[in-house]
Amino acid sequence: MLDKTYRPSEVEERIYRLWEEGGWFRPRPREGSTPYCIMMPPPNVTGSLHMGHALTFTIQDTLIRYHRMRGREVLWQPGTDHAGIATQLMVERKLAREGRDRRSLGREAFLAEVWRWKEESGGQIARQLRRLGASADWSRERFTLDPGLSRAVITAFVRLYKDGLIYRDKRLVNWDCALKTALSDLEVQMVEVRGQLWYIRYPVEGEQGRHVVVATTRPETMLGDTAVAVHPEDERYRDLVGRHLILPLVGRRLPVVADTAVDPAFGTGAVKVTPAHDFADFEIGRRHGLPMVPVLDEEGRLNDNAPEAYRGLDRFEARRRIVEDLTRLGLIERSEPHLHHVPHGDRSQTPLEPFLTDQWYVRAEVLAKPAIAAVEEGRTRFVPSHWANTYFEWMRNIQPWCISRQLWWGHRIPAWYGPDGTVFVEESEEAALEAARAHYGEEVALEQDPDVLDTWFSSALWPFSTLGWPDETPELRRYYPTDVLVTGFDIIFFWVARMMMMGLYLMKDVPFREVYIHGLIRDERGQKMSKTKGNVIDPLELIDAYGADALRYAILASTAQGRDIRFGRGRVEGYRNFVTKLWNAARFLDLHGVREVRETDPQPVREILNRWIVGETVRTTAQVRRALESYRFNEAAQSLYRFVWDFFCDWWVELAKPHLAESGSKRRQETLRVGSWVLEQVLHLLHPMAPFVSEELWQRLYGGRGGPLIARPWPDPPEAWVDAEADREMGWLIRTIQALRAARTELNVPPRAWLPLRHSGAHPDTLARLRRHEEAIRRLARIDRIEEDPEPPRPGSLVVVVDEVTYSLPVGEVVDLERERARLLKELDRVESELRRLEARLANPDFLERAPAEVVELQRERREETARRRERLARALQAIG
RNA sequence: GCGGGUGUAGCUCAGGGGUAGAGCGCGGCGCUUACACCGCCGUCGUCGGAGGUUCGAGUCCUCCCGCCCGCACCA
Repeated sequence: MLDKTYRPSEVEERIYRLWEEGGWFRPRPREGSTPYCIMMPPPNVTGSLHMGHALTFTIQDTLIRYHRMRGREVLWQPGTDHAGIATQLMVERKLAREGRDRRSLGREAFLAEVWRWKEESGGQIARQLRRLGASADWSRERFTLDPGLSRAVITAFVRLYKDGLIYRDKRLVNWDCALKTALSDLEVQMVEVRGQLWYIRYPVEGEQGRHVVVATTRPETMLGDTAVAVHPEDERYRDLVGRHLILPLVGRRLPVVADTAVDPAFGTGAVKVTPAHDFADFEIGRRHGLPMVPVLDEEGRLNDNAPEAYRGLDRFEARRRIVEDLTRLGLIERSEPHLHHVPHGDRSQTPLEPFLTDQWYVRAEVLAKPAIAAVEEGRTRFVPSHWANTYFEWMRNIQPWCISRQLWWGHRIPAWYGPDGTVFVEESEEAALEAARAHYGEEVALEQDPDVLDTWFSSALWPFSTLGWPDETPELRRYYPTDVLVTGFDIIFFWVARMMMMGLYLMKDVPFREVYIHGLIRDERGQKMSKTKGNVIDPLELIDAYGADALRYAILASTAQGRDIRFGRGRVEGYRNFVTKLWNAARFLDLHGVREVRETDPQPVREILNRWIVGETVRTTAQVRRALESYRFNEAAQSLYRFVWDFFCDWWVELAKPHLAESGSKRRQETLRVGSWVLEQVLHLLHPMAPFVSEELWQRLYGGRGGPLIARPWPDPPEAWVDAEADREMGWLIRTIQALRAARTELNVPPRAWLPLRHSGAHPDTLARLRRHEEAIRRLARIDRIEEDPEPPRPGSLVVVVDEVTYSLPVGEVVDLERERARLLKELDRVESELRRLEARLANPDFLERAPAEVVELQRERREETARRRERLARALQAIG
C-alpha cells in the first residue's frame, strides 16, 4: 500500500542506484538504432550545483531520457572543466589563508596543490548532478586535463600551428595587472566608470607661450606619449602638423601627426598618442612609425622608462601625482567629470591595461568562415533561431584569439625555444629536440614556453576529445556530430562559436546539429542571482525540501523558449503538490487493485467514461511528444499537468468511483483496466521530466514489468482511439454538472441540501444521456432525483440552461428570488451581446462572401444556438416571476 | 550608435488571424469512501499606444513609447 504522501528523500537515492547499477545510463546499441548524443557542458571541476546548472541539466536530462525511451542509442557525455583562472585563484586564495603563496612554492609544488584540491572537491558536482537525476554515462566521465584530452589539446595546437593558424605575435593585449596574465577579448567587461577628463597643455617647440591642449582620462600614460595626433582637415592645428611639442614632465619631443582616426569634435581635437598603452594609439603609432614607450610593468606600476620621480608607483597613485605636478606647473587647463567605459577583467574585476607582450594567437578570422557558412546553410541550427544573429554578428567581426595565459594551471603550450629564440612547436619535448637538432645541426638545450592555454581552447575540442580524438575510435565515428548542444546565451561566443570552428577544422564536420539556447534563471524580482546580492536559491536545498522531481518540473514548466525565468520556491511547492496529486491518484487505483491488472491494453472499451479518458490520453501523448521534440518544455509540462489534474483526477477518478465500488462487474473490470493503462501512460510521459516518482510508482504498481521505466519504450497509442462521440458526451456531462454546481453556489444553496432536478426540452439523445449519467449527476451536483417536467419553471426555482435543456431546481424559500433574477439577467445580458456580435458579423456581405464556408457555417450555428439560449433564459426569467 | 528581446488578469507567464487562457493570489463554501500538498464555486483584462492590411487583428505590417540584454565606441 502506498503512503498518503510521496516522500522523495526516501526514494530518490534508491531509484538512482537502481538505474546506475543497472547500467541504464550507458548507450545500448540495438539492431538498427540511431545514436543520440548530447555533450554535457563541463562544469568547473571545483564547482557546486547552482540554479543555472539545475536548469541546463534538467533540460538535457529530459531530452536524454525522452530519446532513450524513443529507442535511440543515447549517450550523454559528462565531465568537468579545469577552469584555469578560476581554479588557480581558488587555490591561491586557500594558500594565502595558510600564509603560503604560489611563487615561493614553485610551479611543480603548486600544481600538486591544485591537483590535491581537485581530488578533494572534484567529485562534488557529479554527486550533485546525480541528486538532480541526471542520467549521464558516468562511466565515460572526462576531465579536460585527463591524459587523453591533454593529448587532444597538444595535437590540435601543433596541427593548427603547422597549418599557420596559430602564431606568436608581439602586440597589445588586454592585461590583467592583478592576475598578471593576458586575457582574450571575451574576458573583458566594459564597466561604466565616473572618471575625469583632464585638459593638459603641451608646449609647442620653439614658440614660447603657445601650446596644444590635449584631453585625457589617463594622465599617467602621458609619460609614454610619442606623438600628438590631429585630424588632417582640422584648421586649428594645420600649421602644426610636422612640427613638435614638448612632453611635460618628460621633455620628449613629440611630433604632431595627422590622422583621420581623430574626431575633431571631441575634446580639443588633439589627441595624445601612447602606442604602448592604448589600442587606438597603437594603430596610429603603426601608421606613423612612432616609437613605443611602455611605462607600466606587469603589475601596473611605473617602470624605468618613466622619470625617476614616478618609478615604482602604482598606476593610480601615479595619476594623482602627475595631475598634482601638472597643476603646479600650470599645465592643467581644466578638468571635468567624464562618464566612460573602462575595461575590467571578468575574474579580477580590476581595470585592465593594454600591454605590449608576446602571446600566442589563433587566426579566428580564418576558422570563422566555415563556421559561419555551416549555420547559414543550416547544418547547425539555433533554437530559438534569432540567436543565429548574435552568432553571426560576432563571428563576422571576430578578432585574433589570444590563447596564452600566464598561469600554471592548464595545458602547457607545446613550444620550445632554442638558445637564439627559435621556436619549435612539437607534440613532445623529444620531437622538439629532434627538430632543434635538425635546425642547428647540433644538440642544444631547449626551454619550454612557460605559459598555458586558455581554458576555452580545450573546451573547444570537447565534442570530439571526449570521444577519443585524435584516435579514430568507434565512439567518435558513432556519436560525432552530436545531436544538440544545450546551453545559455552567455556562452555562445566563449564556447559554441569555438567548438564550431575547431570541429569544422579538425573533424571536417559541425560538432552538433542543433544548439538549444535557454534563458537565465533569475530571482522572483527578475534580478540575476549572485552571492553578493544574497538572492541565490540553492537547488540542493530545494531538492531536500520538495524532491528533485518537483524542482525539475518547476524548471521545465517555466522554461518558455527564449525567455529568462523568474524563479521562486513557490513554484517548486506547486509542483510538489502536483507530484503528490499524482501519487494519490495512483494510491486510489492501488486501493482498487490496480496491481492485479495483467492487461496492458485499454481495448476493447465500452464505457463512455473510459472511451473518453483513453482518447484524452492519446491526445496528451501526442502533445507531450510534439512539445518535447520542438524544445517547448513548458508546453510538455503543462499539458501533462492539466491532463493528470483536470481530466484524470477531477473527472475520471470521481466518475469511476461507483464503477470501481461494484464487485466483480464487467464495468468494474474495464474501468480498473483503463485506469491502470492511463496511469501507466502517464508514468511514461512523465518520466523524462519527473524521473524519480514515475519510476517509483512504476516499480511498485507494475512490478517494473518489462524492465525499469527509464528504458521503456515511449507510448505511441493509435490516433484512432480518440473517440469523438465520447468526447461530446463527456463534454456535455461535465458542462451540465458544472452549470448546476455554479448555480447552486451562486445562490448560496447549502452544499448539504439535496435538490430535485426537473428538466424540459431535452432531445431524445439527451434524455438517454441523462439516464446513462443519472448517478453521476446526482452525486456530483447534489441532486436527489431527476425527472422530466414540461411545465415552465415555477417561481422560487433555480433555473439553469444547458444546450437545449432547461433545468429547474425548486428550492422554495431557500433561494433568494432577487438574487436568482439578477443572476439570470446577467447571463441574459452576456448572451445578448454575444448574439449581437454574431448577427453583425453575419449581416456583413463581405464576410459571407470572403470568409471560408466552414467559418460562416460555424458562425451561423453559433447564432442559432445563442438565439435559442436567449429564448430559454428569457422564458425562465418570466417563469420565476 | 548597431543588434536582439519584451510589453496579455493583482503577480509570474502561456497563446499567435475566427467565442481572451493557466498557475499563483484574492473572496466564499466545504456535502464528497486517493489527496487539506485537497475539493467546489466565484473574482480579475481598453492583450503598451497610434495607424495600416483583412470579411475578421492580442495574433500580420509600419511607426512610436516603456523596460531588459548583448556588441561597439571618443581620447
